[in-house]
Amino acid sequence: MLSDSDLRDLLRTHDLRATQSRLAVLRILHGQPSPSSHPDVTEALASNGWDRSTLYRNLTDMAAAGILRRVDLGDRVWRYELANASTQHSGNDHPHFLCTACGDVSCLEKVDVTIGGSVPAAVNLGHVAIQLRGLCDACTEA
Amino acid sequence: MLSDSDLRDLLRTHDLRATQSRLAVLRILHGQPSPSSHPDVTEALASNGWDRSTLYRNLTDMAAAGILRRVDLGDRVWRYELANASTQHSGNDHPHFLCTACGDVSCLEKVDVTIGGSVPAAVNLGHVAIQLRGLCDACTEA
DNA sequence: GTTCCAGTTGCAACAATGATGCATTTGCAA
DNA sequence: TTGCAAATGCATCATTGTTGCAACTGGAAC
Ligand SMILES: [Mn+2]
Ligand SMILES: [Mn+2]
Ligand SMILES: [Zn+2]
Ligand SMILES: [Zn+2]
Repeated sequence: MLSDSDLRDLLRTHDLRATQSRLAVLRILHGQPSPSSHPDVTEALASNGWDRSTLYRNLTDMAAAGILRRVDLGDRVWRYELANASTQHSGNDHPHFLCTACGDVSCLEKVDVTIGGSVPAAVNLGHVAIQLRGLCDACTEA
Repeated sequence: MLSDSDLRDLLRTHDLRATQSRLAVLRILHGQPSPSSHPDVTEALASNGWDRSTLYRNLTDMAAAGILRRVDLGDRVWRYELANASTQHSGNDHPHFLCTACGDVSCLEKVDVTIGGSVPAAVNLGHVAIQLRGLCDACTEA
């Protein structure tokens, strides 16, 4: 659990000013079980009056600084999650699963993917982002 | 190698009319080593004067009919490839690799991906689309 | 070969997400 | 407390995807 002062320190140690909107964005992302998109964050903070371009730059700037991880699940939407902090999911990089029916995202933190065959060298070094898409259990049953 | 008459038959057997623009789209896709996007196809056929919404519907309709396969590589762009015809790549479904630096797409037709751990049931049944993203060999060297 | 109509096209909009230039405001170090 | 680089608010644009509707056409039926 990260306190308000923790979040402030997180920003300062990454050379970013601890502005009100950045703190609000971090509070939203902290504790989310799966990554949130820019539209998600904009809607969540709609009542606060932040401009969507401010929130957009908050997300991209914090991702560029390494505070957030930007993930692309293959549905034309960037999503962001805390990269290292103690949050509801591990700070380590991990694959994600996107349900093609309901859009739900799950973090596959304990999944092991092995890739064999003729692939770019970077893949064999583990420098690869893996995305899985299909039907989630709920949508399979339905 | 598919002849013009082959392409015409391909459309007719799928209950689609063999229109000039559909034939032009199939000619473009046939022989491509990797899937093409709607903007790709629009640009390739720019001199022919086809409207982009016509080409858009050509692609989506032929994908819905099963002539094309629509793939999503995680960069907010739909791409299309021939689904079954004898083309430069196998008609079978296969994972794709997207270079995050140069945008190049490669078809991983001989790659074996094993997934273990706690995943949705559909994944263990092989009902899953797998996308790999990272640096291609050319961009790794550069 | 001609006719006819459902299927298809061209055009004009619109939606969603992402991105940026610039004047004004603010965080924070001095 | 002040000064200024960093950040914001607002306007505006880009890209990709999507749809309504009137006009046109492929091809089956004759
Ligand atoms: Mn995650
Ligand atoms: Mn392919
Ligand atoms: Zn689902
Ligand atoms: Zn590359």
